[in-house]
Amino acid sequence: VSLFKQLFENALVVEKQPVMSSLTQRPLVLKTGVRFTVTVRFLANLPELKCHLKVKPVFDKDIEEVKTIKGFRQFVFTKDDSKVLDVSTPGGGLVAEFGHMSLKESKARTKGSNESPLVVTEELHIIKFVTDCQYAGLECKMETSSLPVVVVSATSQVPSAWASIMWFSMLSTSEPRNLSLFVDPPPLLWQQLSQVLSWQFLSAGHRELGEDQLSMLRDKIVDDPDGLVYWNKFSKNDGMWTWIDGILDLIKRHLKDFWKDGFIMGFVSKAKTQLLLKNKQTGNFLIRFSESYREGAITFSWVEHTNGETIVHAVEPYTKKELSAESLPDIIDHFSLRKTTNNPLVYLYPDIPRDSAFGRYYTTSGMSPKNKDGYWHRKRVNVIDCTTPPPSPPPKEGNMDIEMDPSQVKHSIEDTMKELFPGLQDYSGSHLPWKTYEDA
Amino acid sequence: VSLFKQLFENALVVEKQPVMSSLTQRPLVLKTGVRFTVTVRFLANLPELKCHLKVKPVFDKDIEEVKTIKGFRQFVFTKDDSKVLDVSTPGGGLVAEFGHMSLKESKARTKGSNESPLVVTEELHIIKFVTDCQYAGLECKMETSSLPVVVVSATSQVPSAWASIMWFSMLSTSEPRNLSLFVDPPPLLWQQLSQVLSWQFLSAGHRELGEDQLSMLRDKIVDDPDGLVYWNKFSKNDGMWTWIDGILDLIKRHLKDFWKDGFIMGFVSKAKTQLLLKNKQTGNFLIRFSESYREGAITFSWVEHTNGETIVHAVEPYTKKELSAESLPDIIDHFSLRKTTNNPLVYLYPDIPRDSAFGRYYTTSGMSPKNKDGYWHRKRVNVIDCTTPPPSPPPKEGNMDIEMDPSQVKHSIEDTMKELFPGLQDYSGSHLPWKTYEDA
DNA sequence: ACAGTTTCCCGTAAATGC
DNA sequence: TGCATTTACGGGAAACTG
Repeated sequence: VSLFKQLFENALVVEKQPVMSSLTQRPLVLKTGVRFTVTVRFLANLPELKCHLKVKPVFDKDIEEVKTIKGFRQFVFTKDDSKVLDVSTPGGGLVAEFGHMSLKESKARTKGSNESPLVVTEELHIIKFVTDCQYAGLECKMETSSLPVVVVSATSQVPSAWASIMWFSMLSTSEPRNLSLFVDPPPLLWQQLSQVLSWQFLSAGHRELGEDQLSMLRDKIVDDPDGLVYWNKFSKNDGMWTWIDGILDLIKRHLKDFWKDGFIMGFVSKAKTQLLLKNKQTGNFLIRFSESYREGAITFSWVEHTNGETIVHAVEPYTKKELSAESLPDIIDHFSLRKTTNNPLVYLYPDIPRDSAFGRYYTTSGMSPKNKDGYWHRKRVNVIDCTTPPPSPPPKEGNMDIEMDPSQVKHSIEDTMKELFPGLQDYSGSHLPWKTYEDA
Repeated sequence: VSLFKQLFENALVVEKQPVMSSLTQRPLVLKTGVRFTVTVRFLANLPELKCHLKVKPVFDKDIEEVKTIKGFRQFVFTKDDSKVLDVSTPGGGLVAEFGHMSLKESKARTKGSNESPLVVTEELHIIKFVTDCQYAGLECKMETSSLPVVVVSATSQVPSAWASIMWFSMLSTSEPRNLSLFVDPPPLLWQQLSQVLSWQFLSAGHRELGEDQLSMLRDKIVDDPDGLVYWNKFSKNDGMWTWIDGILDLIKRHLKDFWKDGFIMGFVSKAKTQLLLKNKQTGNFLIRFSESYREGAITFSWVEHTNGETIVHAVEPYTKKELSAESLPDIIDHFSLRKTTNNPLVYLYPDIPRDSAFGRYYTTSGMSPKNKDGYWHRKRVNVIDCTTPPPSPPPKEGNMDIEMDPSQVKHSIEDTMKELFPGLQDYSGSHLPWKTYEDA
């Protein structure tokens, strides 16, 4: 349930009179056939109402503006569709937990299913909870609504769905809710997008993007004089988001610590890399994301001064597959030219002895050469067939902790996030609202 | 459907009068909730019967001898349970294909579900197809039965299930069908078991086990003076089968070609390895399966003569995970001692230059050192921290094909298999009846 | 033919049951 | 509580469907 279990809490809102309207809920991606949980909370603590409130979930209630879109899909709940009585809980307030909800597409899409103007990950749906309360002679209908939800059928669609939810959220700060947003998606200011992208990195790796990194990304996606970013360029086939999402995935799975430490420069162009390295001494290297590998990959570039010539080398990028076999620090530690003992990576830019940055992460140093069964332990050394004379060996000098530029997290970020996501309450660094699916 | 799609063909058999009884069907492992297909064939070509035969599948019909076993599970068909009319086909004969069958456990196990005498993979079930034929005033009931089937709920149970099916089949050559076999499983002669094991390797890697290999296995499992093998020792927790199945898996996924070539000695004890290598020149090595890694792993041992002393080294075994990152030939090619260029693996036992055996499989030799984007290609070199002086470098001398002992396949195997599996007809080397689940 | 979408299912992890 | 068994579901790939 990992992906969808996150409960989003809803306040019950008296129809037309939102007396209690603190929606505390997250944007969400739901997958058909996969269980998710929703908790509905009645904000006022009126114990007298206990057992008098019956809540029922309804999918896409009263959103006719969207249901007329050609090919718009319809879904029904397959489990826990039944109403559930409210119960009082220790925390105070009346709560109902729908713990086994799951969606199934009901055929009969809106007619004209060919030439749909939206791809499925651009369809925004709504889950409402309605209650009909009769108490003390009074009768009132209440309902509360989720923020828009994207329904997908395969995990591979999640990144696109996420892009939609980000775009929607950013536009919702200025405009009223518009579920048919993507029929004609408005552009966004780079200023807005960059902030949200930065948060993704905060969420995935506990460190935002810096000015230089953002400026490199800006150069890649903004070609509008007013600094506007267009949906198609961001999200469509080979848009920037596919690439960034792959990198976020890489960070979350394999690079969390080094990213947090700030050792990964990441978004640097090749030209900038040359510029930075060419004046440093031989063996200086920096770590950057591949711009050509669409699935997200990381590589390092190092400088070599030889025969009065300066060369900046780069190794073939490492992907998810390789990083799961060996961690980046180990890869760097074991890196070698042509089966010699010479590792050209001597100083992490700028001038940090390699082992100072990575030594603490090495898994193979100090290991006994044989294991208990008498087998030799082996290391995988990544060598390249470079025939230039190798530079001098790196200084192995223990694991002194060098403080790079400490975390740049602006603490105002929390406030800004709350502005965008009114209901968000439990920001805590490890429970960010973005990309919370699949938190290892 | 890969795992269960294999259709097994059944002949309709007149009850009590098996006029047409050529059952052509394979033993099978079925997984709950996963589709499988069954084709039922009426052997006699009587076109007049067309459209008069309605066939219905029934699970565990008339096997009361088993249903009284405590905790015995019951299953029902969830799809295609409906009867299907027979139709004539080009091949001749009347055929019905049940193309979307799937099983679901029906609660209410046989009472006393605690202390079941059988684990689920020891439960043998039967699928029968019944037909009630009224034609030209005659009425006759016909039915045909599958060979026993084991029903599992997770892929991890398949190896155990397979063990049961092998054991059942081997015993069925002498005894009548006994579905409660595993309540008190009889032992088997090593002679029988060894043959079946050998076939597994033929099926997985197109090469049987040799005499020496079998004898090593025999030593591991037979401690009975009469050469009997006991079910518990073969199949239970850390029985031999878990280990062998892991190795079969390794072969099927990563070692098919080298196994077929006979370059993998595989089943050799450490003592035997010492014996074989100690008189060969430094750098001789042989490839064997790890005896201690339960999940299936492969390693190599090599001999070194130094200072008048003879040492046989062994490297930490390689598992599925490592082999999927790098092939065994590449691992061997890139193997090195302490980041020098010296690969101690020089001759494959006995005296075959390394590259003669493996050169043709190397994926990184002759590769341009840089790829089209200007990145250096890298090799993963497996080095060990051995400080003894390295032996002389290996002879790289092209890919001449050395013929080792050509395939030892006895061609009588097909006959013997037919004896064990009466209905088996399409033996073809690539469609063996064993371990046919998950043929890549 | 093809691209977008869904289904299928292995393999692993987590949950469940006894 | 531990172990045997089932359920859950990510991820990759095949199958579907207009």
